[in-house]
Amino acid sequence: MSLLSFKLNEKLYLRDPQHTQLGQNIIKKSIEMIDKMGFEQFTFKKLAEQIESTEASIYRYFENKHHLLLYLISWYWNWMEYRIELSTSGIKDAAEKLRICLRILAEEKKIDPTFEFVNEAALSRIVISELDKAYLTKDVDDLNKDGLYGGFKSFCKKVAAIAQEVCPSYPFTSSLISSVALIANHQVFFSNHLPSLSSLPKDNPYEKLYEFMESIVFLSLTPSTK
Amino acid sequence: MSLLSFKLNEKLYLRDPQHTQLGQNIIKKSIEMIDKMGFEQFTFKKLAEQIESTEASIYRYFENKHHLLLYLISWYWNWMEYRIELSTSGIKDAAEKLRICLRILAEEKKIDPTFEFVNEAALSRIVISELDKAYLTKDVDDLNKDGLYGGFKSFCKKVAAIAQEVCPSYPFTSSLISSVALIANHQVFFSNHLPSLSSLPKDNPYEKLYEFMESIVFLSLTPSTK
DNA sequence: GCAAATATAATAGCGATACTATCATATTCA
DNA sequence: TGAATATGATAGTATCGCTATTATATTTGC
Repeated sequence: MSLLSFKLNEKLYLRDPQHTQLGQNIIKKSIEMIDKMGFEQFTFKKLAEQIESTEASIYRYFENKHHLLLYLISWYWNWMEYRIELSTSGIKDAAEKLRICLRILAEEKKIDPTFEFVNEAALSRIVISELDKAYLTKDVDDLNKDGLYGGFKSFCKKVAAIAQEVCPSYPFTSSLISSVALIANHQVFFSNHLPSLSSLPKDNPYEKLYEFMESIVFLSLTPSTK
Repeated sequence: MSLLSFKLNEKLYLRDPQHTQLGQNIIKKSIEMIDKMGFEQFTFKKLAEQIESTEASIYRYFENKHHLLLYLISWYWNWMEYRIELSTSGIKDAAEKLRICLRILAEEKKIDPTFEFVNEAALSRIVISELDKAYLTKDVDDLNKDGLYGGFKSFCKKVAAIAQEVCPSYPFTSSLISSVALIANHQVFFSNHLPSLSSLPKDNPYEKLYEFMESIVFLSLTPSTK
């Protein structure tokens, strides 16, 4: 069992996967598989084969594969929020806090040994390519009512609060932060696959990505020579 | 037949749907249906019923439903680019041109009578909720090699060229423009369905959306007090 | 105007997907 | 040890994505 685990919205799962061997296998292997083959190609049947279990058993943990994806994404944003809390806890200055948030958003994700059975590097690639699919669905409103987007919303809220502190008069804080959080993902994807849509270097976009995000955010929050 | 039609990449379709009655029905009805039920629920079988044709006949126009979606999205960005050309052709000042582009990106889309059998209002809702699904796929690289993302790329390139003119020294023009183009869509969706992620009013987000986008872009392109 | 080419319709079928249901066998733990 | 619970094994259903075949319209070239 891990030392630390996140308390995720209970509607995300039927049985809590963090607490059993089978559940942990499901999480671990599904991250691997979705990363490799993409969410469309991924099925519970294939997953069952890989972990030497059965489709029916997996369905006892997750209502369907879309809920599993929401679970993983929610886990990811909880993890991101946790990291922001760790890194900003000692800091006083709001602008410095905000810079740390942007750093964390922009940087390449590495495996965090605090959490066994989660490969954060692979998970972050999943979030890059599947986040929008999870959100932009016809049943947003139902899913949202059940709080299934809580992870991302909570993350954005926390960062937005810091941004608000930096510039209380800026009128678009929520939009700015949610936009920048998505941009971080899109631009990594573009730099890699559709380079004409990006100004970031393909081999290592992360440093420039930070500069790009930092400039957007701080120019917006710094009422210059008005 | 329409007076005007766009020359879309030939790999998007098997038979050009703009040139036949059945083809036009496919376009017209698929826009309606995808708008109503979402891309996931939409199938060629259901479409065939609606237009009183057969699944097999539709497969003679489009390889599969993903290609049909790419076709619609490509059409949309061609239309957007065409509108930008119309609206900026007489203008000299680059900054003013760029503002017009942002206006067009941010505004609510209305039906354009120039193009029969395309409901641009519905199509723009499709682009809002399905654009990322079309791009963020495991076979991006193949699709991109065939030029299937040409519409969006060409649109961004055109706007980026104007932005570059406004500020030749800005290092992230491509990233800025592609980001803003996506933001326009996301923020409309968020203001409607996930309002805590947005600062825009739910009932009519468009005016504020423009202000938001304008401020991001022009603050970035205007090296203030450096 | 007629034959040849082509487009569409009608129907069937295949393998895979997303799930549900049932029953048997482990495992846990009171 | 016995009762509850978790998992495995297996089967089944409706739909999806797509292909194939054959028949019937419709267009086009001569």
